Amino acid sequence: MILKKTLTSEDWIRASFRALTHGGPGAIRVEAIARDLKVSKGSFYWHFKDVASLQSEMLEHWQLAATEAIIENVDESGVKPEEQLHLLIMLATSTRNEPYGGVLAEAAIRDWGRYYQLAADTVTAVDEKRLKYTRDLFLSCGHSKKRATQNANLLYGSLIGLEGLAYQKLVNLREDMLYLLGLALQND
Amino acid sequence: MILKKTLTSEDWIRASFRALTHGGPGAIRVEAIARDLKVSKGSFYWHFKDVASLQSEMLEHWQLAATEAIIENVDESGVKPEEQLHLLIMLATSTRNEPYGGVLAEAAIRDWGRYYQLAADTVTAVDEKRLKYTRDLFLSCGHSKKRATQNANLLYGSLIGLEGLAYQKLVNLREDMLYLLGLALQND
DNA sequence: CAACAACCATACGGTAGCGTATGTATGCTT
DNA sequence: AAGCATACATACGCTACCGTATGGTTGTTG
Repeated sequence: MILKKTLTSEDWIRASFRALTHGGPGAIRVEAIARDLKVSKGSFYWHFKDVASLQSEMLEHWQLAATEAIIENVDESGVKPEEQLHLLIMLATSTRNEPYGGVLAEAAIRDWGRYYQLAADTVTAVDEKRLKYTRDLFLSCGHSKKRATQNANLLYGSLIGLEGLAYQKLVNLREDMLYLLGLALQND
Repeated sequence: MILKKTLTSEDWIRASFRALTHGGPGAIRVEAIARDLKVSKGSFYWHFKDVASLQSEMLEHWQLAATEAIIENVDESGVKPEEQLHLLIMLATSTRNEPYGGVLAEAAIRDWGRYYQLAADTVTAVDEKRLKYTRDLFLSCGHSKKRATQNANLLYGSLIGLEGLAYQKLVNLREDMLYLLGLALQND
């Protein structure tokens, strides 16, 4: 299927994610994306009611992909929790080709949440799920509730912050994350 | 001076930072900010050549304020490096009233850097300076070059990431940062 | 093959912003 | 008091976007 005759709403959503990651939330504009897709905006208003509905569909799709992605792989690895944490970091620090733009889209959506409530709610839901999952892994390592929470917060918070610094070539993401895991797993 | 007759370019810059933190980079619009300042855009084009020059002046002002701010206080504390790191965290995690909007403006500018090269360069310059400063503190604690670098990266990266999570009320910023400092300062 | 639905193009009115041009008021200077 | 610079107001043309209305094209189905 080299030549697709008609577009799907999925095509529009993917193109919108490209726009988002390249130009920020302000780049989600119907006519600009239509030019990118080489169609007219008549197509857009066939598949969507308006821009707001496109945005909400984007967030819905991302929320699903963002929570399913890594957690499944780790769950079914069948190794002990310390190894699962290691695997989690290896997966999270790999430059993967995710459906909606990977780590770049994630950062863009996180930014988006600062000025758009629906994006903020979506990001918070995703963060809560990931934090809880990570915390449970530390609990499985025998850590106390308090320490498991702190370790999970640290691991996830560091990942977010270091991803940005790594994008600027200021740090080595995986190296620093693995170093942190070593610190967190020390039983002093 | 309750009633100021005329505005300065500084007034415009401060108002532009308010717009940036509230509505993102896309909210830096002459006519909107003019309404906020209760003047016409004739005033703007008197003080600035165009929007691009306003943006570059904003970044210039922020870069200065962002590097001077905390480092000075820590340098002149006259305590040992471990205490300086502790002080650094206490200052960085205090909800301070900084000139151009504090931690909110910082996040907004960091986002801005993803879609605007000049902002990206500014953020990188600031990050490099802060990372180097923190690394030197760990070196003063007797850490090796490699470990000092990793600790500094971790501390700063975590700060950035956790600030966002703390804004969503998902973590306790200061508690988690101090916990990390404890881990980093352990001599295993 | 006629009718209908899916999909898209085109054309329109309306809004919001940028930058410029020019007018105007208020001080300061001599 | 006249003149001049400062600091802003107003009005204009231009562009880009949103959403709608309407028409055209293609494929599918009875």
